[in-house]
Amino acid sequence: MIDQLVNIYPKKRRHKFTMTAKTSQKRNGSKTGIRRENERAILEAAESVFAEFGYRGATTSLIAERAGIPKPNLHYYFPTKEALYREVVDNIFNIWLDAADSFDDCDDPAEALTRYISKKMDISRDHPMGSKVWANEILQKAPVIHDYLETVLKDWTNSRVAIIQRWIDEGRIDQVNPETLLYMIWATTQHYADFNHQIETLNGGKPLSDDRFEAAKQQVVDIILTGIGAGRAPAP
Amino acid sequence: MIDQLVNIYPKKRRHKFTMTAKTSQKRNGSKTGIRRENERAILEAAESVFAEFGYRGATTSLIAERAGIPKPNLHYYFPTKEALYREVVDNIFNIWLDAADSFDDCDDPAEALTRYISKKMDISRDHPMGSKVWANEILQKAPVIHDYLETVLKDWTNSRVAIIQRWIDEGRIDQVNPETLLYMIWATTQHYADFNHQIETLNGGKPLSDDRFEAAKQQVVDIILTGIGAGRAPAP
DNA sequence: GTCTATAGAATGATAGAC
DNA sequence: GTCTATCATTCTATAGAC
Repeated sequence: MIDQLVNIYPKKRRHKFTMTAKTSQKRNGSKTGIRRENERAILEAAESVFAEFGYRGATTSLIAERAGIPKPNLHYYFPTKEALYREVVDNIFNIWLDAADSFDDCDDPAEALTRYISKKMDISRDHPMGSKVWANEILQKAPVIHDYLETVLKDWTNSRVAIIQRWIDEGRIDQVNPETLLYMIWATTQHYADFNHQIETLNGGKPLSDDRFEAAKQQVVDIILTGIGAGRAPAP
Repeated sequence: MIDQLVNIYPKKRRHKFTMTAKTSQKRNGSKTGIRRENERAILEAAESVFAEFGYRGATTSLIAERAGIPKPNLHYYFPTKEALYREVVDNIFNIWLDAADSFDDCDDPAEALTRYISKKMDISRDHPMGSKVWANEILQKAPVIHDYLETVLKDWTNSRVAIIQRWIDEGRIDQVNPETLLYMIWATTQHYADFNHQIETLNGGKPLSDDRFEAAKQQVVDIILTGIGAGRAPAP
């Protein structure tokens, strides 16, 4: 997905080789079962550690420990901490971009927004670590994905702003600032991933049940749709 | 505010003395101008560094550099990185708790929520670093403030949930889950602090103007109040 | 109160035997 | 492919001269 990422953390010492998504992809065909399983375990552990501590706070020792392998083996599969981080970020991008498509499946504002909000809530449920890595990146002023924000995210946002503006012009929803609406959707849906520790604590130390989560999803949809005068989505 | 904070990061080496908010307070009367100014500069620098990198990712060197003092001087004023972090977190607690009061100034749901949302938006504008330190704490599963979430925040939340539930029972707002409404308010308002780098990037690399920010504040109030059937707040 | 110099621990990464 | 041993760097914190 991202062949070229910006150079970050120039103060660190440089390395001879940096694995990119492309070179990793190229080797997919010849991966042994051991390699595939170890890479999967490392990426999963890395996602959780980077989500919790950000790039700088994460340590390769902790990632290796959570992956259940000795630290040198981690460097065998991913030559540098930075290369590993880029792979993790890359994986998250793909998930988020896929979700974005649900915005375009339908031209009815109520139905399109219902699908998009629901999909974003599902991602917060299924991939909370990815959302947290993204949050950490933004808190750190996006050293890795900054140009990505300026290109892919900006283009995606502009095109959806245009869609929302058209709905307004056609009188199908109230006059709202499209960006403000998008930020509200992003903030509210991602809150269920990024702040899930706070939500769990307020919920008596336990995660929201499936029923409670589904109810929250429906409430978020209802409040936002009602709030912008789009009413409820028609039954499918 | 917080005299006793939980023990964190037990793996790190221990220190002979940990400054608490109380001991620091006790010395207020005899502070020289130099001490006061240096402590202020250090705390401001620390807030921005902890906001950006979290506790583990932050370095005392960077804090000292941003404060414009040599690193050993930082340790002269704050004996450990952890003590400094606790002071920063303590400062933020006070701001957030003050804001919470605006919820109780009025019994009319539209007016109370308008005041609370507006106040929270103002805090995101005026103290974005504090909000980011909080966000980092939650992402890291709140190693410092965990018991605070379970006591102060839980009590505050419960009492406001009761207020919202009463409004529902009296038919003054729609049937909504009170927690879901609160999370939506927190998420949306804090988004303007925690994700301001993303918002700025999408805004052409510049911060939102005062006018745009005020408009966003009004929109957030309008969408949420309309969304829960509270209508607009009566003119003051 | 200030700051040079540095101790002691942890970190990212590598060498090289198996 | 795996892992013990270890290096070079960076970190928190302190000693001690001024």
